Amino acid sequence: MTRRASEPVNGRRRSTIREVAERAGVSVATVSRILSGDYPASPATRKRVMRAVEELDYVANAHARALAGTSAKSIAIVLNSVISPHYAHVAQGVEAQTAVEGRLCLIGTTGGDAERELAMVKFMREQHAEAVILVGNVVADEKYGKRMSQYAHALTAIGSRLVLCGRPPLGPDVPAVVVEYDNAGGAFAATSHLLSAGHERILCLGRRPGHTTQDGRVAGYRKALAAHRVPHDPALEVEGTTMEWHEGYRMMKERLATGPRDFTAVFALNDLIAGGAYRALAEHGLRVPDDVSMVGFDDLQPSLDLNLTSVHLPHEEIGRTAVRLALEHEARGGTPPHVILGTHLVIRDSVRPRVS
Amino acid sequence: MTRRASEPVNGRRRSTIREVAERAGVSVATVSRILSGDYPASPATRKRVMRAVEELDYVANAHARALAGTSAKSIAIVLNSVISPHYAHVAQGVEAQTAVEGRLCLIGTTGGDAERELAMVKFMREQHAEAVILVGNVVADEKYGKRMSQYAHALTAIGSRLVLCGRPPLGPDVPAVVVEYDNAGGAFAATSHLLSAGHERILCLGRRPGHTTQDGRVAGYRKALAAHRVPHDPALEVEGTTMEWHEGYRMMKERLATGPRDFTAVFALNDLIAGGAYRALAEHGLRVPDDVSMVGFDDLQPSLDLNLTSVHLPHEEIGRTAVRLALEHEARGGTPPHVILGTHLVIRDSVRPRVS
DNA sequence: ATTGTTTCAGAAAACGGTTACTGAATCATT
DNA sequence: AATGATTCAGTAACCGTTTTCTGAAACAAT
Repeated sequence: MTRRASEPVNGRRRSTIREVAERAGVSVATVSRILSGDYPASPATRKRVMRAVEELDYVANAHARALAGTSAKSIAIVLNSVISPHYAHVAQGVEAQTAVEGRLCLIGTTGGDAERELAMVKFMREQHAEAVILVGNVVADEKYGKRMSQYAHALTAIGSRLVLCGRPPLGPDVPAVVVEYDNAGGAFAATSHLLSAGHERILCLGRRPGHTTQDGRVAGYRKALAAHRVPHDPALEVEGTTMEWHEGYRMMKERLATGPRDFTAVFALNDLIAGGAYRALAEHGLRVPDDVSMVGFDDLQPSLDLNLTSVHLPHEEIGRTAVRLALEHEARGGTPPHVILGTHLVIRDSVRPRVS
Repeated sequence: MTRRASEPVNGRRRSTIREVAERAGVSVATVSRILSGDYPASPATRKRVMRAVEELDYVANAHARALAGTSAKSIAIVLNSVISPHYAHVAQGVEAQTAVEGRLCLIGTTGGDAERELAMVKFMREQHAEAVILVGNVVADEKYGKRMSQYAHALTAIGSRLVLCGRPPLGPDVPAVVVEYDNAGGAFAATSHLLSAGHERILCLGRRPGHTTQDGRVAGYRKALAAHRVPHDPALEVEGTTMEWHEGYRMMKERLATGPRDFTAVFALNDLIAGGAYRALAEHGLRVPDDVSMVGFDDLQPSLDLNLTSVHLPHEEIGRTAVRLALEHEARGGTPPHVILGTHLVIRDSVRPRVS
């Protein structure tokens, strides 16, 4: 005996609008209209329909609804991982704004794998997402540019859009909305803060050439040095593979193991790195801020824990903005917007004037 | 002039299977079968179809697909907020396992609002989610139980299921899968660790009667005291409103302001609270672990930052398990499973033997 | 050469809604 | 009383797939 695949193993079948109509003694169309909102039905009919809906515990089939016509659409967000606090905050912003706009939020993670990213974008396209928001740091090489351009065109072709969140713009002919942080500006402020306190040998932790986020922050670091006429020593820029706690720990550990302590301050490219470096310093008997000054970037949990002066990024704001712009752009059309969100330094207690 | 609502403002229309069929010179059915996988089409036909798909950049309409027949279904996760690191890790686990099982992951947040939770469950029901995973701490009062029971039955009726993640079970007649942590066990271990180090006056930070998570942890704390025959002083249990950093800070701050320091160790009901308390202690010149010993709960970022001994929770594991059990249960039927995941203490450097 | 199997592909009926069009009452207007 | 306007509700076409049923070639076996 064969059973239709759609039938549940146990329990009743999902009730349809037809059954509601039958029970209420009206036509399917009437039920649909009454449930869709403002339809001038007679109170008696409306009541009968509502009762039938209650009794059958009816909920509309979103797929059928989407297929038939106007449907509450959805916004998709695709990110590397949701456990990174930074991404989590962005995701929160996206989710919140999505709810405000009356949409559903689909989420997918890629683990940084381009293959999975492609699959995700296709998946979201199948789901008719109104917009696909790609968030996060990335290697902006040629292949990347081509891939994004392809996404952008494919999505635009079907009336959806691509939103790049925390990624650099692609080019004038690629129809993608872009929302990013002023990484360089934040790094400039952070570094300037240390320079103003008299520090000149500032260790920069976590650079990773080719990665847009890190590149922007390092650029700000260098610009601040230049602005203060402090010589730039490339040896003070330490390279890291990821922006995680353990990398911060490793970088500082190695630095302290292999050479003299030739720096008086640390600029960590994010708070996680700062946290790891902090621990490594502590293990060498060096305290922040008494022995070493430190500034982080992100203003997330580690800043709170360590009382770290850090560059505040409007994480949730960027997520909300991404959704807002995507929807506005959808309505208005025209050239896709590109906004850069500002940052500001949050002063805590991890920087001391340099004793000379 | 009227325009169909489904047409995009700019750009072409999404191409349909019909167009692909036409371009390939075959029937719609053939295209569908070729794209669905293993259909014994002649190589020539297959190639023609694939080329048409490429040229039109065709992707199937997931809604139509879902409506028509077997479709890749989805798993929904509903949580308070995604910025809480704990929830984020659980969400990550859910997302990962969902991907492994070839499903889509829908995510929604409620902000702890029962109203929004209800709306979310309805929404997910409309979307035909295979399972709805509710995660997080909760007040387990009567109203709550009734609400959950209603969800469980509504979902079961349509062949879906309710999964409670980190929440207590409801009762034998409520068809819900339950996955939770051994909160009491973890708290017992944490408190025992402090007791073994000679601490007897252990401040317990963050209790909140009625909230299941906190209740479980406090129960473990008390049980450990009893097991070590240390008198239980209710005055050492400090009540908090949330489990966040600022609450931890506030609680410790008030404690230090209003009375003598009559404790030598702190058991924080989670790491965030530990972090806040840590800062408050520091502001009073008290260091961890030299002056005060401390143990946290969750083993998340603050533990890393502060080198805190903490109870490790298998955050991602619980998410993955939730998905796995939901799907298994769907296939097998029977009484819904209930599993309790174990915890273990991660020793770092925040506890010192008490000097007497 | 005829028949019985395969192999491949088309026609058409679902799936569960929405909505344009239509029509029957009811009501207001002359 | 006849007509026009307005309300409310039904009919049926359509959304884009999947899938069952069916049929025409092509091939193998007698």
